[in-house]
Amino acid sequence: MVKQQRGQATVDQLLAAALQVYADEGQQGFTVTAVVKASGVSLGSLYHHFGSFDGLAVALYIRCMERLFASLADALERSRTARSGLRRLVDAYFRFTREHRDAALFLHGSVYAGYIGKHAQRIQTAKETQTAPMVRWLGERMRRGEIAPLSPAVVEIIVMGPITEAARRWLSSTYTLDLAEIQRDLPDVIWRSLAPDTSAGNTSVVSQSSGSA
Amino acid sequence: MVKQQRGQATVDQLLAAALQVYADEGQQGFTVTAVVKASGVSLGSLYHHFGSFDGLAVALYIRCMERLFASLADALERSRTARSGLRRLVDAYFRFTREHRDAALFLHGSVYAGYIGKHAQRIQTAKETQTAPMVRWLGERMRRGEIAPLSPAVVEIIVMGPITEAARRWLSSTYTLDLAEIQRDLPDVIWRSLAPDTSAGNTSVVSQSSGSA
DNA sequence: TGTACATCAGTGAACGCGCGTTCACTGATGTAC
DNA sequence: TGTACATCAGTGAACGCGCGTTCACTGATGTAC
Repeated sequence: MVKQQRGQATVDQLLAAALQVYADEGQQGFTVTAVVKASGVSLGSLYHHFGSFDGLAVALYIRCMERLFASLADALERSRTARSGLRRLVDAYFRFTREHRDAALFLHGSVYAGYIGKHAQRIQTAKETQTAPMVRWLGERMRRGEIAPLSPAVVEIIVMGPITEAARRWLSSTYTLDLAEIQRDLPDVIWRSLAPDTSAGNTSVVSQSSGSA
Repeated sequence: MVKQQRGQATVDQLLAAALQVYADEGQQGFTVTAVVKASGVSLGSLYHHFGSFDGLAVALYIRCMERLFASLADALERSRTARSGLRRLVDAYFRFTREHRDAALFLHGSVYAGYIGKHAQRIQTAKETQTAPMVRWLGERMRRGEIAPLSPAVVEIIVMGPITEAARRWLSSTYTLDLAEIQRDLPDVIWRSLAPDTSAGNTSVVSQSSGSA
């Protein structure tokens, strides 16, 4: 006897309730008591499956991260050129933010939370596995000269920085941000930073086609 | 009798201790008990000055924000052109992050904390006051055509996004980020997004001088 | 096919601890005359 | 210059509440023979 499927259902109920509680009550309302009450599952059952409340939080974080990265990776895989990949990446990130507001909020809000710091190793490993396809995708385009010769760290920051900043502002509701406008304009603006320099005689293998969506 | 100066000293002691506790113990170790113990000030005194623990947290947040924005605004005021302003802004932000790591951590970590949400109005007002000079500075350069005709929201996101993303990664210690390299390269890369299009006959009032640092 | 058994899943009362807050009080500081 | 008084500043014991966790237990599910 290894596992029972009703266990998975309980786990799902708990994680869904946890996300709900976090969205409704915020960081300081995110407690075992509240999650148990919202889930309808018993306290003992929570501890049976997650060992601790931190354990539940980490599991939820990883699950949300998986879903986000899955849709981002998918967006890239569907794209041939670096430029269209960027456009699709931005679209995918904002679509996720809109359609899974709770998950996006939890991801952004957890960055400096205790449970993340304590299980940093586990999370880091999961993150690397999930971002591997994206790193590979990007590496190929850089090698082909579709992107200006920048360090990978700079590329990551210049791409993800504006995207996450926009999402954060949209989520925080302190700002009133027109996300649709940002979504429309951002890819081209970011692209100006990434595009290889075409003014010099340095066009190498660039611009095979303008196959952007 | 209006106020006593020894009160200010107590307030300073409490805020300094609070920042220390947050840096040392993290978000979940940030409690009244810990702050009182670290400060050497009595519990009653804390409540006399701040009314509540949330009150202390908000005061600390605003104080950190003031200091950050003061050095950013100063960086801009010293710069004539948009391009040199960007360079100095990046330098100032990273210098603050390095020299006031605790304050930077607290600012980044507080974004989704309860005390921010509850006092959003107060904080928003403080923020607007403090960023006003920067907004004005930027507005002038945009009017002069030193910056591509983008919406202010997009400019903010394209500038602050990469900067805060880099700072966040450097602070989180999950990443091993070469901040010096980023600091060196980022301004020019961001500038590629902001620079007005010089290839067309649309050079208007641009490039009065190349007075970058 | 039936029965015994091991393991997984789920329950809820009970625990101690430390959280944020209150309060009655003493001491210090400046003001009024 | 001295004294009475109002207000500010500081103290620490005490409070209730809800936090995360434990535990002894019952029930469900699959496995072995």
